[in-house]
Amino acid sequence: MRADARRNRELIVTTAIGLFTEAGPGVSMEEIARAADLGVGTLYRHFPDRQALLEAIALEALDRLRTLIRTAVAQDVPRWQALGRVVEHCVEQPLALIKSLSPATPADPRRGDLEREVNDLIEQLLEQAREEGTLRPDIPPREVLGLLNVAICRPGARADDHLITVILDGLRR
Amino acid sequence: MRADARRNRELIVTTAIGLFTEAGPGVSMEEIARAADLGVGTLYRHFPDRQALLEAIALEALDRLRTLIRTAVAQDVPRWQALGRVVEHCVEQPLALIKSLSPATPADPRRGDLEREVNDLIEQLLEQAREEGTLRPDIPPREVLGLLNVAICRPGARADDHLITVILDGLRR
Amino acid sequence: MRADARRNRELIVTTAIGLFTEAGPGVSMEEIARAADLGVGTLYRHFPDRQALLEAIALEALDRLRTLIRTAVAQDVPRWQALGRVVEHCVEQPLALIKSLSPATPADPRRGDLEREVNDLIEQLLEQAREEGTLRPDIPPREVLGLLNVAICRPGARADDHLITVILDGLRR
Amino acid sequence: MRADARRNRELIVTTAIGLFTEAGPGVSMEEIARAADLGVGTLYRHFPDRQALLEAIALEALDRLRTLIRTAVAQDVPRWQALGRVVEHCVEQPLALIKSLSPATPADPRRGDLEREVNDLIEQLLEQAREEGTLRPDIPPREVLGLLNVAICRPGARADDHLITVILDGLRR
DNA sequence: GATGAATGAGGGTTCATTCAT
DNA sequence: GATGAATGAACCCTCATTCAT
Repeated sequence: MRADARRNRELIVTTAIGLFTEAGPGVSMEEIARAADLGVGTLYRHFPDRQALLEAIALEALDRLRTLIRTAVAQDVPRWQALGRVVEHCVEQPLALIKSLSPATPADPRRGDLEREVNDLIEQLLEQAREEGTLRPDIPPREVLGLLNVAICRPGARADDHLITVILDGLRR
Repeated sequence: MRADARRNRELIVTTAIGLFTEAGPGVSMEEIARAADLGVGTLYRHFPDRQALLEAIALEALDRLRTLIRTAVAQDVPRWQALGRVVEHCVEQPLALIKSLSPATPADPRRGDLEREVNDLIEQLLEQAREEGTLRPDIPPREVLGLLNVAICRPGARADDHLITVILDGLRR
Repeated sequence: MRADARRNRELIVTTAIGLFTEAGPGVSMEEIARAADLGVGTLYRHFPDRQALLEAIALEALDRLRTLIRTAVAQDVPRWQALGRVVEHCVEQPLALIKSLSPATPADPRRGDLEREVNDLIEQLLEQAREEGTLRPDIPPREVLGLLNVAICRPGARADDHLITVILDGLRR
Repeated sequence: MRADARRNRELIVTTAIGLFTEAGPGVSMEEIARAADLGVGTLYRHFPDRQALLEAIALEALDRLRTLIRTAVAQDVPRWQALGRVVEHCVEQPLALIKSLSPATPADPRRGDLEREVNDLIEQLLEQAREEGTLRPDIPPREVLGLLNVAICRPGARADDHLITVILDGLRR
């Protein structure tokens, strides 16, 4: 792939993430193209249709998420603190997009893989936190994930958000 | 306003709430009209544009919410329990619509009034709960409202939801 | 169906037939709408998509064709003469459209029926002509149909066309 | 012109003829380029626009046609038989393209020349056939050409086609 | 000279909204 | 007052054509 093409591809994804974050999922392809200072045709050369662009955004977000969790899991700190860091970093990412934009059934197989991997990493962390005795045991890991998701993937979420404080406190044994 | 006109108006709002709840915010005016067994023209006679219908839905939801909170506030039970009941009842209402559909700036002045009234009622309840010593004091009432909002106004929320449990636990002193 | 709607529906079909006849199958929906002095939306209210309009045109053409053949078949004249009349009348119809526009597989079941009926009528006429001894017997009826089709359904066909004379002469015993 | 450039030019024309024959006139420039294993840019270097490519295809077809007729005319056989051979060979060529693709007004002057030359050759042959007494005299040569064109330039034409038999029989005195 | 990325006008289609019946 | 037909701006997408690499 040519250098300028790669640059444009990334420019499109970045621009699209920005617009979706600002203006919601109703943003048109035309607007994305204009914001990236490109023609619509260029968008469609990189992503055969709107769905494909959303898919790419989801992949990008999941990839960032994975890196983030891996780092946290690998740190030599109490698990509860590691969990806190994951959450903190998450809200700085445009993860809201994963939920709001991506379709239920991943067309790209890589997405399924990434989702599974991210889930596994998180569940591993949660399991460790439970063994450590800091996470309340009466809520299944899969649900904890959902809770954090809600806290994080919501317009206007910020790391010092009270909702996040409250949820973390509520999750503590 | 004639009796049948009022009936049609209510039919439209109810039908629209149903459709939006089932099928998300993308439902078209035509679909709403068809589901209510009316012509689009009739719909537009009652609501000059789509915005106005959404506004009406928000008003309806806020009105139900007000009734609900008033009842809870008036009951002779510990404040924490009253708060729990408000939350429980809320999730049984299609309140998700208030957030997802209504625009930031209320066009109808009655909506501003209702929102203020609902807020006041809730804050009053929260204040009492704090005095009672059951609500943690480090989070301002306005924010508590926001938290509950998130917990409640989210696709798939149910009264026995873990997120709600966790948030309520997290809010407890 | 309201009177004005029916009128518009017919106007659209007529206009479309005219444009397709003049300018070939590349005519856009926009152009058809403009030529009929209507908005595109109106086209799409009457015909859910381009295919449906083409289908309707094919139906219209087949219907005219059927009437025409029935009349000829019923006349008390030698079969060869009846056949000549069918051909003459055909070229005055926009039948070229049936071939050039309609898709291979008829979506509307009525179209299949009409096609079968028209074919049966023609084959009946051909059979009679053969018994009469005027039609050469070495070409199967189905093919005769094809031949006439080619002669008729071709841009610029006219009743006094030499191609038609030649084909009819060539078909004569 | 360099040898490889000439080769590419011919490759493009051949590929395009193949694709148009298989898939109709809707084939895109991109598809043609890909099928020829070239970039679109290369295609456009040889043909400034789509029209020019079609023109080149027409020229190619006319050229093949000329050779073919010349051979037939030069043969020492009855003129009627020579005519039959021309027709037979024609249907083995992708001549359908000449009609369906090429515009009414030839942009390239060479095309006008070729067309005139081909016409002259055919008319000469027809004139001889008429003198020989095998061709019916009541149809002007120019029209005979048209008739044969229709018979030949039609999707699915084959040498042993009944339409061709019928037309030849119809043309015989 | 070859390549394929970028461009943008144009095509099919939808849907909020207006207006004749 | 109810109805649903008409309207046209806006959306997604394609493809002939241009131009940077």
